[in-house]
Amino acid sequence: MDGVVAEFRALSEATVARLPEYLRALHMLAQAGHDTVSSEALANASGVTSAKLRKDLSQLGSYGTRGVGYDVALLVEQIEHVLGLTKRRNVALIGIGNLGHALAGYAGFASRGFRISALLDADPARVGERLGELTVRHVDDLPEVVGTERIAIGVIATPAGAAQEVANRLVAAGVRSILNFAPCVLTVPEGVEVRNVDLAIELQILSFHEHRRERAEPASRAGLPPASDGPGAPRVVRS
Amino acid sequence: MDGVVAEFRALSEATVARLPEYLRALHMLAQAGHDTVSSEALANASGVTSAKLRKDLSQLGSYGTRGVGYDVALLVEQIEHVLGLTKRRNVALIGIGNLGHALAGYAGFASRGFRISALLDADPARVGERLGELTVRHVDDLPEVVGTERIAIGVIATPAGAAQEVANRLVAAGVRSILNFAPCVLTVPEGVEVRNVDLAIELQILSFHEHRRERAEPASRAGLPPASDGPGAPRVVRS
DNA sequence: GCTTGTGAAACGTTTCACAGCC
DNA sequence: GGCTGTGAAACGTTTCACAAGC
Repeated sequence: MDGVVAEFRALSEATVARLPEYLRALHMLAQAGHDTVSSEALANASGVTSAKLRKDLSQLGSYGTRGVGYDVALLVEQIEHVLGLTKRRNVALIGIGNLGHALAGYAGFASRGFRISALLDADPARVGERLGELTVRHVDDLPEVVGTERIAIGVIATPAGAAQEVANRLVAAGVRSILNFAPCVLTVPEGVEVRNVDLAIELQILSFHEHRRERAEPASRAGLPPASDGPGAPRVVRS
Repeated sequence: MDGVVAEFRALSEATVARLPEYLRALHMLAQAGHDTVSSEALANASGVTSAKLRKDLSQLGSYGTRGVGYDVALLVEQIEHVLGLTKRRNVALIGIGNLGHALAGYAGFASRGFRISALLDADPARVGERLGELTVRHVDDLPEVVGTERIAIGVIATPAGAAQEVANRLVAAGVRSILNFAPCVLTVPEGVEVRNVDLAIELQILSFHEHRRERAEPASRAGLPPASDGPGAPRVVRS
């Protein structure tokens, strides 16, 4: 499908985690009509340093042009290839509560080659509910659904108490990629990839920094308007 | 309030990110009736190695007892203190769409000393809507709301196009901690902490690993039941 | 005997600085 | 002249291994 097949040398985990951000920035640049972009410009748009960006892209074996920059369209193609986004990945969402509803309806979810192909829940009262084009099925149907829908990724949005059991069932059905929103640690066999998103943890990390600042500046709180001096250097931290 | 005030030496960012997980595990252990816990046991419950756990806790200046382990209640107290969870932090949620509704109703959000104290949206049609005990206000009221509700943390759940403007307003109103769910890079002044949660990025990272495995095992897909050999070593990856 | 706390080694990531190339 | 690609240095994190202490 694409001429230049990037060697599958080992990409560092840190690099992989940043590729999606580069991709997002590149899509925006493409839409804005840019054909090429310098490492400096792309780095700014992605919230990283240019050196880091160049190191990352060099790992892809990707070739920019010295004196010019990177070809936007080519780079998009390469990153999508490395991330395996050329193939559609089917997603099953388990736990159709508050958060599950939001995830099911989240447009950005579907945008990058992913498709929520199944909704499941353990509560018989929710089974049969229609959400968009999908009907909620019982979690007992998971093995069948994984097969017929060719599910590659399971998203767990159940309460913490149910998450491990759901993970076990996903793994038993052959799913090897899990995105876990339940606030708990999942134990899975070797070879299964789990990523956790925990909202409460993010808040607690922010709380630490708030607390830290309170210590630094003892009691100078009244109505100070801006945090500090103007819009200085960008400060971006990734979860 | 607490006798042993931990010195505020520099905690590494990696350690800070894990403290909330230890806290969660400790709360579960406490509820299960444990008074003390070994680094080995707590590490298992938190999905890390015991050496890492001990290094982390030693940074707190926290004292376990050799030959015995850590006092659960004491450790909870220390971690909560370091994370600044002894004080209630008020949260403003901006963007009451699909995801915003889910976040507003998410119980786990409120569980650890956080309280969603304000809901805001730019759409006049949504202003005035009641959600639980709160009424959605217009985002123009942000400066006032931040003052009266003593908002410490802003959660952005708007579309990407609106996020930077909302961030600017939050910062101008004095908020210095932002949790961003919009799929974009925010630029903020020095001293403002931003954490990003992007669902699409998480899926893309999982996609990479799927793709990687496809390469490793060319075409052996039919109906293989378990991923590999039984429930081996736990494999947990944090976002 | 068992478990913590911690130097030292190993590893991974980021930054620097500049050679190489357009 | 300008920008990429990359060794080398700096930095941060994890793992190892064991001395110290209950």
